[in-house]
Amino acid sequence: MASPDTPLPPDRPVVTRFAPSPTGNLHIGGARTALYAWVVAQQAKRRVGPFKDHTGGGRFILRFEDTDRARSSSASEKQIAESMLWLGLDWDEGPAIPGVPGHETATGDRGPYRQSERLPLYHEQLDRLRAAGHVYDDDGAVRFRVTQDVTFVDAVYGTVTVKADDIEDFVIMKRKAEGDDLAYPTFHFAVVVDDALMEVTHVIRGVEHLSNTPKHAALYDALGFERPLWCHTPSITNPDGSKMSKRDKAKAARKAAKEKGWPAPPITNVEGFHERWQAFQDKESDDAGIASIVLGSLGCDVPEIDTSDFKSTGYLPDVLLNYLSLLGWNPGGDLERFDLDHLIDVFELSSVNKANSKFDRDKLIEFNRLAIAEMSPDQFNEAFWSFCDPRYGNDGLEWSDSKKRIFSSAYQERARVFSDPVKASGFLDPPDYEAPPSEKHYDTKAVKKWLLKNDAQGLADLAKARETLAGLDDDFAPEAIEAALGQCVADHGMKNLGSVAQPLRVAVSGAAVTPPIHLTLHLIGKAETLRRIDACLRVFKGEAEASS
RNA sequence: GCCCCGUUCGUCUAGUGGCCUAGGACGCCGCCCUCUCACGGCGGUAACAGGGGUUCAAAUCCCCUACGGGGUACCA
Repeated sequence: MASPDTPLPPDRPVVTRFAPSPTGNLHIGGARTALYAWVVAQQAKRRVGPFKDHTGGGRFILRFEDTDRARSSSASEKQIAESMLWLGLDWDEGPAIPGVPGHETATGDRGPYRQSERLPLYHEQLDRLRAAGHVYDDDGAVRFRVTQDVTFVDAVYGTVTVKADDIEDFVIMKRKAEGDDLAYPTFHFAVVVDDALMEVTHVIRGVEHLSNTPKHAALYDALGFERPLWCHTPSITNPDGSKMSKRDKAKAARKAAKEKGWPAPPITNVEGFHERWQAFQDKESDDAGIASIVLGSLGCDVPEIDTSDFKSTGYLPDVLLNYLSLLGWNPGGDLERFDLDHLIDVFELSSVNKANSKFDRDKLIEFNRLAIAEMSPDQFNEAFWSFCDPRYGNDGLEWSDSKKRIFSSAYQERARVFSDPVKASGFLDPPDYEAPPSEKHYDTKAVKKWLLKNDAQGLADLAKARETLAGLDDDFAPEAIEAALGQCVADHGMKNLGSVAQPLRVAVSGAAVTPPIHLTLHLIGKAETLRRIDACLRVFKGEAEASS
């Protein structure tokens, strides 16, 4: 599989790692990097892929780069871990993460797996560099002296050479802060020491690190460690080429709120909401949490940026991974939709593209739609309702299993993501009986076309359909509704099923779009259906007379 | 500014000197099907950033320009 010019990793058991800094959720770009690193480890385990004859092993490490003490948090560590597990990217070695099942205690003996817990190791290596004359003190910090041009090989970008003059003497140890026993390393020093000591063979990370890699290579050499195979992956951007960042949520929320004239804030029990909302309005913060609440209350979509955003929109993790794997890479043939097993069989780092790619949500959505369509009715029913469960709180939704089943069968082929049916089925919610129905509850165009046109033919047909439905059993079985309506159409010499289905849709949902009419009516229930038809007849009766 | 990296349909990409009148996927457009929406079926639109070389032959190799991304932090 490997092309002849595929650079080889060090000749020892394959070890890859994902090393995020715990300063937020798992960004979708990070998820792809994690995927590639995970896949390479799986390839070694199964002895498939480009390095299969080279080395065995196959360990995937999760490590937290928390040398930025101010911005790192354990809450973020937990979110990242949970997102990775949701995607199915489990790790062989990693730190103890309280509250994350299966990882409450540390696993692996290359730890600790948090940089903040590895300080003595960095100092040990620093002493070696100092003894060899590679570093010097500068204003309390320690700098590494760059003396030679650096050439290194990248699995994706090939051979890169940088002149010594173009690399400054960079800081490897920060000035010791008040209250710390030991000074902290900078990222450059920490990654090198960690990767070397953890015997990492493939350093897979985003291109933003490519320009820093000469520094790392120089450090490896000075420390006398064998260099790993570097694999830098291109960035994933918004369709306009901008970075996908949490700020996109704030932007979307401000835009939506502005268009609606900054409506009163939604009622929530979120802690400190009012202060945060105020700061958000004043553009003093880009609080992603507030942005999501605002967008939700305005009925707008939250731009998905973090892995958890894709989860809450209702994407399937395997589809997300499949799509992500295709951003900057593809297996060569015409096959685009495949599972993780196939990815592991055919993935090749050296055929990853060098150019950034734009995130095409339409294609992801289509892949997800297809995957949903291919599920068995049972699978979809199960998956859809477990997606919904958390949203109904402890009480759950008071629907019978059979009603849930009919709902999911009505929406499976209409769902692109799990949140689609939730949004599309709002009309099922009980109406506000305190406020009498009026014209504003109905879509004007639909009313005109399906009820009032041709001397209110629709209203007349609706009245006939009502009679038919009133004669059915209380359980309002879909099959019975379908048969009765078909009979009604035949008996009255109507054009086709649409003659009653469309007026019924408008009457029970206010608009002209719902799942097949027999399923729709069943879900609403007999009593409620008749009640809505009567209300509709009442509201538009006057207009019908006026126009005739 | 300096350094590194990149540039094929709107988007993701195939392509490693002749198989390219450039293939696939998503989107978009049209027609058919149809109780609405969606699905499905059929058809269509659309790209090698620009300019110089090298070669019998270039999307593929070299140079320049333009544009884009990244680095240049005691952030990662």
